[in-house]
Amino acid sequence: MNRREDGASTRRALLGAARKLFAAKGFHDTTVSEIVEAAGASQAAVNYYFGSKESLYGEVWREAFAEASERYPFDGGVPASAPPERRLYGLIDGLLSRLLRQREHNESGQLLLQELSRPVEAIRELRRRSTQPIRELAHEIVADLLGPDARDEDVRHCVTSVLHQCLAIGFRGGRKPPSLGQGRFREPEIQALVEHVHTFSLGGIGAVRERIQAGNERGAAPQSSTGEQS
Amino acid sequence: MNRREDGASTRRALLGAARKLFAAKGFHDTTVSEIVEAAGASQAAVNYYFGSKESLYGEVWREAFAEASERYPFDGGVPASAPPERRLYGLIDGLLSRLLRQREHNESGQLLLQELSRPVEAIRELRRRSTQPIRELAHEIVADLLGPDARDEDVRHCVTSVLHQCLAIGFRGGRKPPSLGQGRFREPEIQALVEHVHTFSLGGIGAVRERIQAGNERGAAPQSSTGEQS
DNA sequence: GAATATTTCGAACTTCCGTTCAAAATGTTC
DNA sequence: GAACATTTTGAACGGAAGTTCGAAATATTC
Repeated sequence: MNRREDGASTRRALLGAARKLFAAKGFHDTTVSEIVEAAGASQAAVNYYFGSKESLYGEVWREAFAEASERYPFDGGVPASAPPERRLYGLIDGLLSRLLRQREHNESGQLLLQELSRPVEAIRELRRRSTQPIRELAHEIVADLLGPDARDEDVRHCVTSVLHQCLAIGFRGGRKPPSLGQGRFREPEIQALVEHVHTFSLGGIGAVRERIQAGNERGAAPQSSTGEQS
Repeated sequence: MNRREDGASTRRALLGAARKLFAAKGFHDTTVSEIVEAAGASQAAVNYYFGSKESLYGEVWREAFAEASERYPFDGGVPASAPPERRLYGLIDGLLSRLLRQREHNESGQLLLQELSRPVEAIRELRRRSTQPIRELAHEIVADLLGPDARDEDVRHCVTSVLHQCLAIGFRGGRKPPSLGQGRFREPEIQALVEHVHTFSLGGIGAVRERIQAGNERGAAPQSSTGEQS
């Protein structure tokens, strides 16, 4: 019972099915059989159109990331001329939106989390190129907030602190096989989370900046201090 | 060439080899063949002594976690009577030490990170019981720092922010196949990281507390504010 | 030291998965 | 509509991994 749908229509079906499955279960836990079944194609279809499962995965990533970057730009729509506090808000909002908002089909967030927990060697470069801009933007904003006296190490630490708060929340919210019941976050919850991460991060960065300035005034760097500057 | 070493000595060899391999490569990427080869036993040894690869994994986890909990207690050695700022330092120090310090053989940190990125269903309960105390302690300390007006949601958000800063750093530091070259963190670096997370978290929690109090004074909860209270 | 229990071994078994391949079905061109 | 190109299929291949099993080797007990 060969149907010969049209031309590249099976290709699209494969891409769509793979996208959903890869996002929900990750590259390794998704089998070619599942993909072709969901796409209504035969076992050999993936290799015919994409050469290998890995190439298909790369194609899926590229497509999903490109679409999501239009809908949820990294800067959250905040112009570079805005004050750094607002830009930080935009960054967090953009990232959390991408990770948490799943209306229509935005799989790039799930794919990102999957890659984070189990990177697929074959798309290393692709992943690097896709995620680099986020880190760079974060670096820029944080450096701005920390002031000129901050060492690069301080900036990097703060960037990690900010970004991984978002990623951690993404992990809690999903990345598991769908229909888990307790499911995703609702809209007001997402709002609250963005507010939280923003407040927390701003406070954290502020504290680091104060510590830097305090250290500078004392001249030498203090050894180890468990004391606080509340 | 059967050797019949002694009695339970092969069992110990298997446990030791499995521990190193599971910690370095995770449950799924470690094969039974690798384990028995490293332990100098035959293919059937794992099933003979532990019934299955999964049971062995559970045994490894139990052992590693118990040992590490003595060396790196969750409270970092800080008594419950200490001020919350110090207790927070102890929590962060204890967790980061467990994750980053790999002298002697402390594999529980690596195992924890592995579980975080790819949980093994078979030890769900065990994992839950092992990690619960950390979360509870963090909850206690953060609630103390936030003051009596904080909602449970605020506390949980802050706990996530604190703990995942530590876990994120752990991820950066390792969990990959060994001999990656750029390797682990050195001692002074670890010190700096503990300081950073402590400062950042204290600042973040402080900011959240201020927001809560500001909200209370205004009576009603504000809708969405991108403004800052620097 | 014979009888019994425990440990060890190697090979085979089972299952799963990605890929390959020749043939069949379906378009396309002239 | 014949020749050619493209798409689709089903079955098989090849490899990997966890487990099983009977037999062999080694202790233990009396």
